Amino acid sequence: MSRRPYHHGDLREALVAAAQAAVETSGPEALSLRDLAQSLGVSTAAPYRHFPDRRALLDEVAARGFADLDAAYRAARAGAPNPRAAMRETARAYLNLAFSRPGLFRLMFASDALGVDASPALLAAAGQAWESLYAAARAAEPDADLAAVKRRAITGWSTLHGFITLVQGGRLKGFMTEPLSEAELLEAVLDKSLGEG
Amino acid sequence: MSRRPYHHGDLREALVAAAQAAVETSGPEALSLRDLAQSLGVSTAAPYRHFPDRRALLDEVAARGFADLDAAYRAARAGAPNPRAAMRETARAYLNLAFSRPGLFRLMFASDALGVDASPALLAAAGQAWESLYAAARAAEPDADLAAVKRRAITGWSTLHGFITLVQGGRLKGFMTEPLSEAELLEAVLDKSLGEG
DNA sequence: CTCCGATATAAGCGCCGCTTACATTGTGCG
DNA sequence: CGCACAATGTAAGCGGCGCTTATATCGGAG
Repeated sequence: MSRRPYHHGDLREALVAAAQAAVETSGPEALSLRDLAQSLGVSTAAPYRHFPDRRALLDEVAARGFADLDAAYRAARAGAPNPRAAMRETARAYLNLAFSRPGLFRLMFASDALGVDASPALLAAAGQAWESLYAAARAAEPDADLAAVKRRAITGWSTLHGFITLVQGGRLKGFMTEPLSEAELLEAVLDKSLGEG
Repeated sequence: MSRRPYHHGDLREALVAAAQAAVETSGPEALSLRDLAQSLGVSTAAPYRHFPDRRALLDEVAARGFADLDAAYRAARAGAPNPRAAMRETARAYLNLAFSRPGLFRLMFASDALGVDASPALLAAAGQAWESLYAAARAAEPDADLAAVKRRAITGWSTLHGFITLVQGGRLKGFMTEPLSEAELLEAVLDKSLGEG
């Protein structure tokens, strides 16, 4: 049951890689299976041998994005001197994904068709990333009530995520004026995400 | 230069109304100008006499959404006993729009093509809603530094917005378990949005 | 009443996701 | 070894989309 070269070589993997690149440069909205197929030199029907539909291919790309995010979380924790610093680095890892690969980030968190009915693999990958985040939060406050920690983790994540979303949607254009720069605000958001309450 | 019935009888207004309804029931992604035209009994080319493209019609719907939001903000402030309560009611108005008209909310804040290049009318409407929010925040803390107030307004908005986005994207499904209910979390998010820091 | 500009239409272009019917090819089994 | 078969690929086509062009209709200004 080898998965080696048939006609193309490993079209499935090539599709995912090309889709990943396209998502990161032009966003998930712009991805066209016909384009993709043509750019890989196969017929427009070929992708359907490997993915039931467009959404399934995007789900695979998103799942790999969550795996990357999870890896970044773990690296952040591993490289930090203490649990508190680990939380801050974890937040920075999230910001980094959002701003360095905005198309992928949008796919992962704002997929047009609301990912509620997403594939099990995608849900598992997203769940794994959350577990890493939650574990870091628990380590930072080992003596606190678990519900309180979870509450703080979710509200903190919300703050970070909301800021990113508003900035990337252009909804803060013109409001971050004069005394406030985007960089300064970002630090304030980080503080609030990890902050006191 | 009256704008009364020609062939159809104010197709422009009918288009906006139908688009509004479609956006609220099925989300902005699902809106099709051809569908819309057919459901209004006109040819598929007719809408293009009133809007240069699909995006322009959606922009108009979004702008009206921002006008609604602004009105809700003002009503919240007017009905509150003190500036502090006004802020909380303002936040509830935002939540209310998000959860009672999620399709419209998605159009306003997650429009597929990132609304950076949006029409002036849309930007003006969005700016007006922000100004109302900012004014309420200033009234709640009349003696504070303006930059600090703005910082708090933006981070608070971010918290609220992020939570909504994560919930509506299904990204918190399964994480709000056991000791935490969605309603309870919502209160925590509200607290943090308005909160101490 | 006539003419003009605003409004609507019919037809069509190129693109899309996806399906069906058929061709090719590598692999495992008698 | 050879053959059937499943996995992989193709060509062609369906219906739908946004949008454009050329043409028809209609209401109001002169």
